[in-house]
Amino acid sequence: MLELAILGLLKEQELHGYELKKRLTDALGAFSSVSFGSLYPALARLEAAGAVRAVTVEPAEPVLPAPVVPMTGSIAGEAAAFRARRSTARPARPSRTRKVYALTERGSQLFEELLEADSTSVDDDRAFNLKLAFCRYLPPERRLGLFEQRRALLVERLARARTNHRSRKERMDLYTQSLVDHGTETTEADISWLDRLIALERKGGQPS
Amino acid sequence: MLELAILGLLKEQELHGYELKKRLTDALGAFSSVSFGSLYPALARLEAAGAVRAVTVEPAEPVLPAPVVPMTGSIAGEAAAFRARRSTARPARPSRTRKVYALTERGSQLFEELLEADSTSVDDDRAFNLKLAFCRYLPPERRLGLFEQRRALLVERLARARTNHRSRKERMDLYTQSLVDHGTETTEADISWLDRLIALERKGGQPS
DNA sequence: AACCGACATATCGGTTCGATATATCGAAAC
DNA sequence: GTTTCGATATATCGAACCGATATGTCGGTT
Repeated sequence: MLELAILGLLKEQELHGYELKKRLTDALGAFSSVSFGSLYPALARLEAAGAVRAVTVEPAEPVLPAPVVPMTGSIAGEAAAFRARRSTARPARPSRTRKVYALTERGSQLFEELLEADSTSVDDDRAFNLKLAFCRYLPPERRLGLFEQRRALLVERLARARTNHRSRKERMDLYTQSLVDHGTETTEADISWLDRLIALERKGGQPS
Repeated sequence: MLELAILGLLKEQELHGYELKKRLTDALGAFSSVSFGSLYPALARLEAAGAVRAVTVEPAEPVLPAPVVPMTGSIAGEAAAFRARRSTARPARPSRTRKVYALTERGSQLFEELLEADSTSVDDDRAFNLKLAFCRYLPPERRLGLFEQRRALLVERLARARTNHRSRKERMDLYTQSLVDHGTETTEADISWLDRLIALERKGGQPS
């Protein structure tokens, strides 16, 4: 499932590993953090599969000579100019060699396959969150299908939880009961959130 | 973290692998399902560490002769008696050889260590749910500490989400924004649920 | 008698994790 | 001025977990 996230981010722009990790953790950080131990092997896999390719391996010192910048004549001015050079001309200058990856045609194809594949039970919640973050690339009817599929799963989970609850309530201690009750409420809230998304999608509008 | 679940269940009664899996999936199934591919290696690890031990390996056919049961004289009566024997005398009769595990002293010790260890970032949510399911074994002040520690983590997560949200809102598409907003609401609901648990705990009462 | 589904244990390959190793660079501390 | 420190960056290791699969045993159905 990590591969979906990588491909989705690379679809927008070319990135190197470290930057990829940063975006993964602070854009989707609440749902899933990623470690280097997963990220670099995943990148290697994707490269081996031909889904991404390393576009550039930037050297530590740029081969191109630094552009001549006219002096301002003041120290503060020089500092400002330096900051400007750093933040615009070379937005994230390399502190050492970096491997910048780009999405290939094959990768774009794989991305769409992963986005529409129905995920398996456990990491289902994370997978859905991830898919939602990239569902803008889906055609509207597929997107709607994704939402409804998710809704059906939650409703079914809720139903099973209820029957389990009734048949096993007496055997659970009160802390566990509280946990299950809270989980039920959360699932109900998830469903009505999905309902709102679905309604907006049907209207052809964007979510609020 | 699976080991905590196993030890917690074995603390109540001796169980074999298959039964353990059933209880894990339908008591805590909403939060975490467990596969045999995790369960049996985990049991083997725990046994190697001396935390559990196989008490009995029940044979397919019991060595003890079946107790003589007085006849009822009717077929229906015989069937009822048979069901009764199955459901009370041998509640879950072995269909083949089973390895029944029991908690050792060392295991009980490990259980408490795991219950009080602060868990690491990612599977944090699951770990807390699991701990809550077994927190009845904790002394009241430790239990309260667990709740407050969890609350602090959620509050901090919320704060980070808010600053991230403000600084990066314009770069997120609307589906991702909706996802993040919903996540925030869920976290807020989690916090107030914890507040209720904490308040009840302070009163010395049980959760409702 | 053959078959199926529930019970039960176990292993395999693949994926992810946390920890760790290595190296470069700018900035601050001394 | 040099050493130290923290951020940047890539990579690997072992342990853990998952889903799939293999193997085998019962009891009940067809």
